[in-house]
Amino acid sequence: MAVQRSRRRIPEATVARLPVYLRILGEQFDIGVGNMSSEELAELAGVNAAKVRKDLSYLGSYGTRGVGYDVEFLVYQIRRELGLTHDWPVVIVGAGNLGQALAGYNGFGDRGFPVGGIVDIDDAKVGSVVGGVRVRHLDEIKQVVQARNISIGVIATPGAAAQDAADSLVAAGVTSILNFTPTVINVPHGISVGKVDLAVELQILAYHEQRRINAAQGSGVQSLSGLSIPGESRRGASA
Amino acid sequence: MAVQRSRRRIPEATVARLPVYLRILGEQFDIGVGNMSSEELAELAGVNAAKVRKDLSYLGSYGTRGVGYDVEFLVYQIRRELGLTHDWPVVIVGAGNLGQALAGYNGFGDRGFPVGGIVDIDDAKVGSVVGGVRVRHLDEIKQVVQARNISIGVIATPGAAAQDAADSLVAAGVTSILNFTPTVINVPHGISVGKVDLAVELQILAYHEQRRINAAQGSGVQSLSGLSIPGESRRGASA
DNA sequence: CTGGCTTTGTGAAAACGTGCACAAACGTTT
DNA sequence: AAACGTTTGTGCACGTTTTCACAAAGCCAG
Repeated sequence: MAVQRSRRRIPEATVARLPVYLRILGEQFDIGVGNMSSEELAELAGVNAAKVRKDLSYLGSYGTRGVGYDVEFLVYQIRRELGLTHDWPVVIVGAGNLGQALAGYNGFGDRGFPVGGIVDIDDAKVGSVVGGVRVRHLDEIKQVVQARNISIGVIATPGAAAQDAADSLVAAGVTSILNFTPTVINVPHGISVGKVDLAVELQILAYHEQRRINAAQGSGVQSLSGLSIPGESRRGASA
Repeated sequence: MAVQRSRRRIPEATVARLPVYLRILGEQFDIGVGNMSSEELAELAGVNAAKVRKDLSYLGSYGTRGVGYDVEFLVYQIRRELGLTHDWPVVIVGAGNLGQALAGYNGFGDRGFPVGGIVDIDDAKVGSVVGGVRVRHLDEIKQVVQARNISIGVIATPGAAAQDAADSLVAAGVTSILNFTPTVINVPHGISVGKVDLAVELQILAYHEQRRINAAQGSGVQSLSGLSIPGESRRGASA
């Protein structure tokens, strides 16, 4: 059978979980596990088994009833669907504290997102090497992006510079942006944006702490249960 | 009327957006804006105005019809609801690459989450100072947590150590955990967990890139539009 | 104090995501 | 080749979130 191309659209919530399954499957494969049931995968992913099955069903009918899923095959299918059959080099804008940390963080390159370039607007930083990559000036971003055919940009500037960074990235030809600043950026239609705001995550936890306190001293029933869930980061990507 | 205590439960999706509104309102206040409509706030937050109004309505009826919301008052109300009227010191587990970056990242302390302690299991790192805080041994985590009455822990270890870190945090008395590793952790009922996985965010963007490619070469209609939205990080927190 | 303009707060509808429950499908055993 | 135990794939009901749409409420002008 031919490779079915675009296939049906996968719900955003599912897309956010596929990387989790992928990671677990990869680990299991490495330790010699050849086959897994939705139940086992769900256990390791911390989700419901029915959800696992429904998520995987968007990829196709790749399981075997009474048996489970072939780990290696499933890894391949998820990688293919997520577009992880090849590397996606990224360009980081901002070589400050955060930018340096991201560049030096191996978790990026290890998972298929090597740092293809770092740019900064500060001449004092240009020329220095972080994470094995030489920092270049923001003005050269277009060359950096085009030289390595980069389509993903990461914004690690101070919040005030985020919009400028986004504009530069878009002008350079990047079509997906991961924004680490707390600032909301505007981009043209057709550009995907993901956002990670460390403070927001903490503020959400603070809310739960506060509720615990309120419930503890309040009269009532404390039916609030704080069972953890794998919060996925409320992604905002396209639509 | 007395301060209404626990108030009605606020939907998780709303809780994830309140910090965004809070930040915008704070910025506007700083530049002298005293009043804002839901429309203006929505514009800056990158969301729908009706959503802003519904979100804010969970706090109470603090707007004035025909006028809008008093910025300063709203800032106060959101802070109160989120439990941000006082600082929440955090303890970081793991003084490696990521842990050091987090400790040195001012965005934490600036927004009410000062680093109250850093611990690591590696004796070579214990004693060094990162972000102005001396690294202590993991074995001392309980003292660190209790000395500053810390209730939020951050896991910045390698993935393989994440579960141990979580267990240590819980044993030390922490009730909320922000997990930066890709590993899914298990915690007792009643503990809130948030998760930030940088690679997952990138993988989601890769999926959108891949779809763009598929759509471009595929026959069909490319109705897929990648309009960005301020993805708030799926936040992932408990319930 | 009336009329007109603006903007909130919220019911109700629509869209989306989750979880149950079970038929269909598969391997194995007898 | 039939009976049995297991596990997938999915229809359906339920809960949550988003969006629409509009009455109620406020301000201002005359």
